[in-house]
Amino acid sequence: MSENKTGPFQLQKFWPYALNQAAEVTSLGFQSVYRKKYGISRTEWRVLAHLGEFGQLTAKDICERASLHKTKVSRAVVALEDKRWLNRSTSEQDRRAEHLILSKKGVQAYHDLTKEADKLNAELVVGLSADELAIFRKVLDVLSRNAKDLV
Amino acid sequence: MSENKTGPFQLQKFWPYALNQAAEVTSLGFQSVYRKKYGISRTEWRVLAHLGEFGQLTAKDICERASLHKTKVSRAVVALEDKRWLNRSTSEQDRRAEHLILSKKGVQAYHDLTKEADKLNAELVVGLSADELAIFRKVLDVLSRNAKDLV
DNA sequence: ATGTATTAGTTTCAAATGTAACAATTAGTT
DNA sequence: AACTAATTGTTACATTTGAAACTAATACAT
Repeated sequence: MSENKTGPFQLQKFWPYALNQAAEVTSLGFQSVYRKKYGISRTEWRVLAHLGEFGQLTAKDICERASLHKTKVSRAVVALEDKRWLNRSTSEQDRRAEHLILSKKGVQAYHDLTKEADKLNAELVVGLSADELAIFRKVLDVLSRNAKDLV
Repeated sequence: MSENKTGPFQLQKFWPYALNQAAEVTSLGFQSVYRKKYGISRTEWRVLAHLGEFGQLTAKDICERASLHKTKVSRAVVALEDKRWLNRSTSEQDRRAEHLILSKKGVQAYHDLTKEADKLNAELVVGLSADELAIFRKVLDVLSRNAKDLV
């Protein structure tokens, strides 16, 4: 009896909160890297990372893949263009859309930052086994999937 | 040979990004609950949750426990006070500090929202075993700890 | 073909946020 | 005791953000 008692609510055991806290603290270190080295924002880093990884994309592609608001992407693209890190060209098939592609300078920054990211990533997982990380990844995906299904 | 190749950078395997994405999507559902039911912000919910769980706290306590900026907390406290959800009283020991404590209405909202939070939390973990969740929790803590040590 | 509805991306405006300056109080130094 | 430094919380200002309005182009309907 009394098996299904939930007990008092604990914020630390509320996954959205726990994930936000972990996301915040793990992001701080890398944030200071791209801010200090290149003076870019988190959104600009994410746009850079998507273009670096996937090549030519439209702003809409980036919005969908990164779950970023279109005004955020729009402004980040302007900022990266001002830095001469990317080039735009209106699509022939659909003249509303613009193809975005990194310039040589953009690719250089991408390579430099991803090198830092890999280093940080390695430091974060110190003390964790491959098995633990595999399960972690799986749980992360299931939580995300369940959350999406709820909406 | 070629054992330690990192391979090309993948944003999805960069933990800070993966955690941010998961945190964002898992927070959406609950966000719409406290917004629609009570018209409060995420920071107000967090302040409410801390006071509900730990009882009397100062603004500074909340800043530290929740890793929230002091201006955010200051404004959230004003908002919750306007709603008559909490009472302030200047500390006798240190007249700069204020003791914050939930009112009856505040406690009611806290109970209602934590009930919703428990429900959501249960829906998020559908399909996951207790073992998997235990490992997930451990990895989350190690990642956070490693991140803090890096700063 | 013409009119209506959608869509890609930008801009405007109001709200939210963080930095820095601030007032009030306490702690520490001499 | 008097002076300086540090701390709690608020406020002012500049930046960032997102919702909604907007432009230009495409898709769809009749």
